[in-house]
Amino acid sequence: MPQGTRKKAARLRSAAFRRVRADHQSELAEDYVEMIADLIDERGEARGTDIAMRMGVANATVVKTLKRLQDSGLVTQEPYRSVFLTGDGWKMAEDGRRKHKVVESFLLALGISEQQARIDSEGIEHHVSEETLKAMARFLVRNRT
Amino acid sequence: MPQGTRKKAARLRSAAFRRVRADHQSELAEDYVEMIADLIDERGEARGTDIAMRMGVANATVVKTLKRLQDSGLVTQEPYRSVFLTGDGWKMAEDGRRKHKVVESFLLALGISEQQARIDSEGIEHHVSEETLKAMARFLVRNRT
DNA sequence: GCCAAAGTTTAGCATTGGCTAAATCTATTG
DNA sequence: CAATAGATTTAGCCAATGCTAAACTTTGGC
Repeated sequence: MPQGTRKKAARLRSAAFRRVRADHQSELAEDYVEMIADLIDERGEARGTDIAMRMGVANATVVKTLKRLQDSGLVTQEPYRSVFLTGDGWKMAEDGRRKHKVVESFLLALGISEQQARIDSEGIEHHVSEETLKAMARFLVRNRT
Repeated sequence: MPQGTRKKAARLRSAAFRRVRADHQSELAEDYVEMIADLIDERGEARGTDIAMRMGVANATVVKTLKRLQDSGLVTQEPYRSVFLTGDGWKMAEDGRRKHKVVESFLLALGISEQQARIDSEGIEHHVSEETLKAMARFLVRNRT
């Protein structure tokens, strides 16, 4: 092995892990805004309790997380009122929905059961690059009925 | 909508998020043992510095994480010595490698570039169920050259 | 309009997974 | 065999994400 090749390999490899860690940071935010968008569309408002219920976490956890999302400029809220998305929040929600739809449809097209496709796509959607998304979309077009 | 349907829907949905959170907990452990296995195979031993390098984290972080992995019974270590895997550790490493290989090959078969396939598979491998893995393997067999 | 139920917030705690800086140990080399 | 370079550990910090229990606010029924 020529000099320096090992270190370069390590650097390339570590980039993947760095990326995964970065993804995890935005992951929760994306899940929240996507869910808030869904709730607003379905029921006209997003309440803490409903978010807690759907996320499967305690109420207090939602409060804390929403505070962070507010600091990040993704949501707005008044005390004891339901939550709203900012422009950025909506943008992120739309993006998440788009990815989610592609990944889930792709898994279904691959023959995965509905239930498992829902579960897996929830985990996968945050780790697919645009390149992979495009490839999935291409696959869907080619295999459309 | 009939009574109780909403709550049931919420319960089903939250299951996906619970699963993702559970995956995240084991994710780091899997990455570490997989990498330790690689280092042992490649160089005969797994040293803290090399792990830190490849993971892209600080040395002290590796020490702390290895302590947790030891508590979980995945690795063994003596002070100032390199790390070894327990039986459980090897099992987890093998399982990770298997998943990793399938996902990465699958992405490549889908037409993703090598670099992106490496990055994406690192994130995705921890979120694919056995069902999805099987479907990916099936796809690979069908599309083998 | 009051009271109870439902929803929200606060307080306080634990764990995970990062970091830097300083201390300590090991191994190499002169 | 002593000095030094390299590796490891310790100490102490921080942020994120979870929890429960208790306090407070809003709302809906009577």
